[in-house]
Amino acid sequence: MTFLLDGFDTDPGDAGLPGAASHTPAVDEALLAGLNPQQREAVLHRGPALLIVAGAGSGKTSVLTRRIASLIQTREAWPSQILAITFTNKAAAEMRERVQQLVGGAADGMWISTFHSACVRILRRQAEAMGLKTAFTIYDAADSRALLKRIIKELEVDTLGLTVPSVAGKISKLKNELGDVDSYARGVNADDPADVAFLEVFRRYTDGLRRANALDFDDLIAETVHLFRAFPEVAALYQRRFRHVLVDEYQDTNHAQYALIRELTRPILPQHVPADTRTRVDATGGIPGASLTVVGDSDQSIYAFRGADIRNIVEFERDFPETRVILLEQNYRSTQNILDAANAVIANNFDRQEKKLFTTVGAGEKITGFTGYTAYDEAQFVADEIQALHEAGAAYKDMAVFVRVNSQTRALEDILIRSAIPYRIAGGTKFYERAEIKDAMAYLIQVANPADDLALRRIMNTPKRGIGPATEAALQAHADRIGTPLRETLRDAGQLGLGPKVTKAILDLGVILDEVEAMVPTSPPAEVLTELLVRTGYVEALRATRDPQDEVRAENVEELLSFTKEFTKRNPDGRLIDFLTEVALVAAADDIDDASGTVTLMTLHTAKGLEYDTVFLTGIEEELLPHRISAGEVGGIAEERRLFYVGITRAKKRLYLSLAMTRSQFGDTAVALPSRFLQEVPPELIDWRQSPGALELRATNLSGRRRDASADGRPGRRDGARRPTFSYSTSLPPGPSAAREKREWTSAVTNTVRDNGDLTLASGDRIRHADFGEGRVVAVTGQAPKAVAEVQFDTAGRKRLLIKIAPIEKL
DNA sequence: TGATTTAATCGCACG
DNA sequence: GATTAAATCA
Repeated sequence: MTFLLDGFDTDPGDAGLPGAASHTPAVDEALLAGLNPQQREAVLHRGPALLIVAGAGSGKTSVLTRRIASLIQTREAWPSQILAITFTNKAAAEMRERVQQLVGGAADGMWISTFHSACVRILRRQAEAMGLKTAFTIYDAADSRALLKRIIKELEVDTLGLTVPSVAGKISKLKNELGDVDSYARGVNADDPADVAFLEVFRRYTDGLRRANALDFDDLIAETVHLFRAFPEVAALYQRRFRHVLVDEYQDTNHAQYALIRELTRPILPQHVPADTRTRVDATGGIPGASLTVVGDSDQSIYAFRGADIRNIVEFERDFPETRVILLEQNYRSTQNILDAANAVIANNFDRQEKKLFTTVGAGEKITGFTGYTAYDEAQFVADEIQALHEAGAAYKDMAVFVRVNSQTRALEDILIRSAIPYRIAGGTKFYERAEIKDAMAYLIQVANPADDLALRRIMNTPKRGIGPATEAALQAHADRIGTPLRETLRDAGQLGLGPKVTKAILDLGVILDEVEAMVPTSPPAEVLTELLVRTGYVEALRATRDPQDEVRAENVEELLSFTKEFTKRNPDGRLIDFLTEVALVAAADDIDDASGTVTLMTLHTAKGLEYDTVFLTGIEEELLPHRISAGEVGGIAEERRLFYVGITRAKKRLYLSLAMTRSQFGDTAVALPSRFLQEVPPELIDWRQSPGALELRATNLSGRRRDASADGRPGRRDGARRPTFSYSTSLPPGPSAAREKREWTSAVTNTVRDNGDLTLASGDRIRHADFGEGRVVAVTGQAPKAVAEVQFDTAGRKRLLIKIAPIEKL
C-alpha cells in the first residue's frame, strides 16, 4: 500500500499537471466575491487531498461549485476530468445548475451525480467484463425483499429467526463492507443453524440476482469496486480520466464508497499507462492519483444505520497524507438563537471535533415550544401557527414540518386538510412505489430484460388472466427443469398439460411480450409502454372495476406514461434501459419541488441539506426522538442527537419545537415523555406556549393512574439518570373517564371526521364544532367541495375549516 | 383452480 | 392502517 501512496508525492516541476500541483492558481476575482477567508481558501487550495469541514449552513455548496468553476476557468482541468459526487440526484442537479451559471456550457462534460448513478454509468459500459448484460436491471429495496421472501419461504428458515428485514439488513451491511458469499462462507459458524441458513439464503439471493441479470443497490457500488480491483486496466481508464474527484456529504459514505473513492484516486502504475497517453506522467512513468476534495460534517452524520462509517471523515487525514483541512464555521443561514440551541445540543455528543457555529445576523426570534395533549392537538397548533404566519405574509413554501417517522404525518395531514392549508409530503409513499406503477414498470423491465423473473411473476396475472399460483408453480418447475428464465417457458405452455383457457392466456402473454420486446431497440420508452398497456388491457381493466380508487390508479399509470414522454424530450436518444435506471435511482429527497406554494412535510432524514425560513420540529419525545430502536445500538443516541441537530439547523428565521403528551401508535394510545434532548436546549432560548410541565401537572391531578417505569420490567440503562424524573409508561384507560378528561383541555383536538355532504355556510352563520365549541362564520371562500369557512370561535380563536369534512353543525 | 372475502399480523430513517 | 394468510365462494 505504501508504495502506491508514494505517488501522491508532488513534483514541483509538474505545476501544470492537474491534481498534482500545490500552488495558488490565478482565479478570476469575480468567482471569489462574497467569500470569507476560509471559504476562499477552500476554493483556491490545490494539492492531492482537501478536507472541508463544513458546519451546517456554512455555504459549502457555494464553495464546491466555485472550486469546480475555478478549475475550469484557469484551465487546470477539462470539464470531462471532473467527477463530483453528491448525496441525492436533486443535489446533483442543483450543483450542475450552479456550476453552469458560473462557467456556462462547459459544465456539460462533467460527471456530477450520485455514487449510484456514477457506478451505473461505469457498470453499463463495462458490464461484459462482469459477466452481465448491459441491460441489467436494478433491484430497489422492495424488489430485493420480494426475492428474499421467496427464498426464505422456499427454505423454510423463518423459524430460525431469519426474517426478510433482518436478512436484507445483514446482506446490505455485508455488501457495504465489500463482503460476498464466499467471504462470508469462510467465517460462517457451522455449529449455528441460523448462521448456516443465512449463508444459504445469501447464496440463493446472489444466484437469483445473477440469473435475473440484476443488481441491487449495494451491488452498484460494490461491483464497481470489484471491477476496478479485478481489472486494473479498466480502473486506469477512469483514474486517468478523472483528475479531480469531489465528494459531498462525505460523513455519510460507507466502506464500499470509501473504497471506490480510493480506487478512483489511486496513482496509475507505469504498466497501466497506455503509450499514447496525453496525461503527463511522473518520474517513474506512472500517473499520480487524482486530486480529492471531500466536504462533510461529522455532526450531521445520520446514516450509520445503513452502513455510513463516520471514521471515513474522522480518519481522512490519516488515510490521505498531505491533506489540507479547512474549517467552515460561519453560518449564513440561521439566527444566533437557533445556532445557540444547535451548538448546545450537539455539545452533548462526546468524542467529536469541537466546532461552534456563529453568525453575524443577530439573535433573532426565540424558539417557540408547544406541548399538545395528543398528536392531533400538536398538529392543530402547527396548523394554527402556519395559518397565522401565512396571514402575516409568509409564503407556504418557506415553511416545513419535520417528523421523525412517516407515521407522524397522518395526524398532521388530517389537520392540515381540515384547516385548508396546502401541503405536500416529500418522500412518503413514493409515486414509484405504488402498486400500479410497479406493475407498469414490471412490464417495461420484462421487455428490457427478459431474464428478470421477478418482474414477470409480478405481471403474469395482472391484469387477471386466470394464471394462479398453481399454474405459476408449474411454469417455474418447467423453467427449473430446462434451466431457463421463466419467460422462455411461456412459449412451452402447450406442453404442460394445463387447461385450454390457461394455456391460451399464457401463450397470448408470451406473444405480446415477444412482439413488444422486438420494438424496444427502435422505439422510445413511451411507445413501448403504450403498446404494453393497450395490448394487455391493463388500464382498461383498472377502469372497468367498481373500486373508485382504481380510477386514481389509472390516472397514475397515465402520469407514468407522460413521464416517459418527458424523459424522451430530455434525452432524445434515451433507451428504455436508461429510463428504467433513472426511475430506479430516484430518491425521496429528489422530488422536493421548491416552487410550489405549499407547506412541506418530511422526515428529518429527508430534510438534510435543505433550509426553510420556518421549521416545525414535531414529536420531540422519548421513544420517538431518540427513537426507541436506537437505544439498543451503539452510538444510537448520539446519532439521534445529530438528527435533532440537523433538524434545528435547517431553520433560517423561526424554529418551533413541539411534542404531544400522548401518542397513538398501532391502535392504542400511550403516554409520551418529553425528549431528553429538549433539556439540552438552553431554557432561556425557548418561549413555551404550553410547556410539558404545565400539562404534566394537570395530567397528574386528573388521572392518578400512574405506574413507575420499573413496573414494565425494563431495567434502567446507563443513560437512565438522564431520563426525565417523571418516567412512566402505561396505556391511557379508554372509556368515559378519558373522554371527560379530554374536555378539560380547551385545545384538545380529536380526530373526528365527518362528511357534511353539501352543507353550505354563509358569513354570519353560527356553528358548533366538536372540538372548538361554538363560533360565528366570518367568511366563506372557494367552491364546494373545497369551500373553506373562516370561523371566529367563542373560546378557541379563529380557524379556517374545510366545510365538507369539518366536525361541525349549523345552529 | 382461481377469485373474493375475512381474519390476523406488524410496523424507522433511504440511494 | 396496510399487507398477507386462511377461508369461502364461483
